Amino acid sequence: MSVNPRHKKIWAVVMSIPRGSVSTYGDVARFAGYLRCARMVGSALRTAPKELKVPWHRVINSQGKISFPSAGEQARIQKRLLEDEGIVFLSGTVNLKNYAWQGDLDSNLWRM
DNA sequence: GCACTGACTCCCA
DNA sequence: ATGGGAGCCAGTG
Repeated sequence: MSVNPRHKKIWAVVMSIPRGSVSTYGDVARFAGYLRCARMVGSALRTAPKELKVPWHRVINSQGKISFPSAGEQARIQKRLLEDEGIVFLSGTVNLKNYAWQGDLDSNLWRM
């Protein structure tokens, strides 16, 4: 059974998101080299094998919110996991200004 | 193999 | 601020 190389790439990008940071579907797609393929990221995460331990919870939508029905269990779990990493939710929203992952470029610089 | 859906996003009225 | 439509492509029936 062959796994789409695109999905592999996406998993790799997501796995490189450091603990305590988050990224958006659109950004992950862009970092992976698939501009405008946000939906593919969701698809890739959905089919990601657990063995890889992909930190899917660090991926949220461009509005800084969780892309699951707020009443759902998934949303609750994701929020919990993020808060465990020190991410703060303000009225159900994450401040991307503070937590958005900046990509490969030296995160130590801007983090000063 | 076609048609529809979806863990999305951008753009414009 | 808000809603509709297009773009992307993999999974599912």
